[in-house]
Amino acid sequence: MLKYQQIANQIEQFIEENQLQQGEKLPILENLMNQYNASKSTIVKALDLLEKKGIIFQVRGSGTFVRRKDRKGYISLLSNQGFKKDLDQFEITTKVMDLQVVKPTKEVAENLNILSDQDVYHVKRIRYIHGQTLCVEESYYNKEIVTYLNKEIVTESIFHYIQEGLGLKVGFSDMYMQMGKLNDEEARLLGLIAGEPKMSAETIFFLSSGKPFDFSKITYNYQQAQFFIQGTNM
Amino acid sequence: MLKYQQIANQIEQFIEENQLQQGEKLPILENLMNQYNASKSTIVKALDLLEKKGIIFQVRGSGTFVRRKDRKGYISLLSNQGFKKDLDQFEITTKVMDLQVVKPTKEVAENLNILSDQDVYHVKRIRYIHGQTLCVEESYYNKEIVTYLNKEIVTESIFHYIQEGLGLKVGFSDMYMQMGKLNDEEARLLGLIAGEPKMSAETIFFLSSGKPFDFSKITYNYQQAQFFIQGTNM
DNA sequence: AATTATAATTATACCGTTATAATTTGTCAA
DNA sequence: TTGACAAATTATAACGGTATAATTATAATT
Repeated sequence: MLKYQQIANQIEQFIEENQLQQGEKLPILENLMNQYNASKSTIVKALDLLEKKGIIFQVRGSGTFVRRKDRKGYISLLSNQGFKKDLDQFEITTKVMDLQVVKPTKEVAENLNILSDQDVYHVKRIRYIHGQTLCVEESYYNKEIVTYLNKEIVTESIFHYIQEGLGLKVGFSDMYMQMGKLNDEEARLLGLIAGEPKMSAETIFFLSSGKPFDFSKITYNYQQAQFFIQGTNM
Repeated sequence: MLKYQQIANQIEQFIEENQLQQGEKLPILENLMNQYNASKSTIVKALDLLEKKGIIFQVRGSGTFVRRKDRKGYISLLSNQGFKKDLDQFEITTKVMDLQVVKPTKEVAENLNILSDQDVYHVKRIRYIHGQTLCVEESYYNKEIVTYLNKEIVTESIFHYIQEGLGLKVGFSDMYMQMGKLNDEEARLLGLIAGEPKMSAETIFFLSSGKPFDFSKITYNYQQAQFFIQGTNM
């Protein structure tokens, strides 16, 4: 791992271990340079990373302070690791409804930027939290990129497999959210009643090369899903 | 304005003017250095800023490419400028329901990190898009920081006033979203029916010094509100 | 034509320096 | 005690350099 990432992790760990609270001050740059035996710019990079993650904030002329004050149980929408990470303290289970290779619809082909005769994996899953339905997820993977999937992989973390198993690098994602009312099918799968609220999200995931490889539609159980978004001024 | 910000703006403008599409390549670093007469690190900083904004992405060994492929009409949740910016092509109007100085409830005091005997401005507004209700917003401002508000300011952009009028610097925000069903009061204000879906968000806005100055609760009209979230790998 | 090895391109990591701007602290006067 | 001013502290801006790693292009080999 890179030096500045390591340092960022160590600083994050330091905050955890010492239970530093919102607003508490971290050592100044010069001290961090000595502490971690790195140049100024490397420390600055580590701190910038932590700031991007929403863990600290920096004030010119004053210092670097702890930001994080998470409410637990919220799904963070900033990084795109799936919610395994946010909800890791909870019991998340998965039921696979469908897994097969198909030809994409026009919508899927457009979002994955492929031709309609190219193969895609279609994966439909229901996710549970503490046995309650959390969401229904319908995903399409470009088979040229995600060359192989099986039920076992799909029951566990697909993203973990994509990164570790296939050695692909996930780069960024575009997510579009909207609200509406559940239809019969959705209500049945979520164990809710048609006409009740739904939150649905379409997300396109890109490799770090910029190629889209996953187009997903998720319908959330409005009783379970809570989101957390950290904003910054730019 | 800072040099790297200026360059970032110029590059963004360049993308707009030349209608560069998703995936198109920008000039390489060295060329940008010459073009904008800046050092490598300054260009890198400008590009990092644009990457943070979701306008470009960079691929090591390959180049810098255009990312943005916005669907129009979505409210971006990444930066915290309010939605004036995202929906500026639309006609947004505001109706002020209440504006007064009050003592905070326990919840408000906690979120603004103040004592319960300190004053806060209470602002309640309904926002319309094309004459349709977009959301009901109930905000509390720490009066020690936001020392003065009047109906005119509150009808226009409060954030613009805070930054330009009061010279305060907005730093970051924490937003917590969840879904539910509208109660009678909310339904009445939004022109909807009780029991219909709602999306509600609590947001705490901080100055760049880290002090919270605004605690807002927004209830969105599920028919109008659509959100856009750009994720990155960290 | 396909594969493999090599070279060129290109962004990123990491180092270090000087200057600058925001904030905080200290000092002195009223 | 308050206010104004000066000094110290601290992060940030901007410069520039070398080394490295990922990608792409080219050449060599089969």
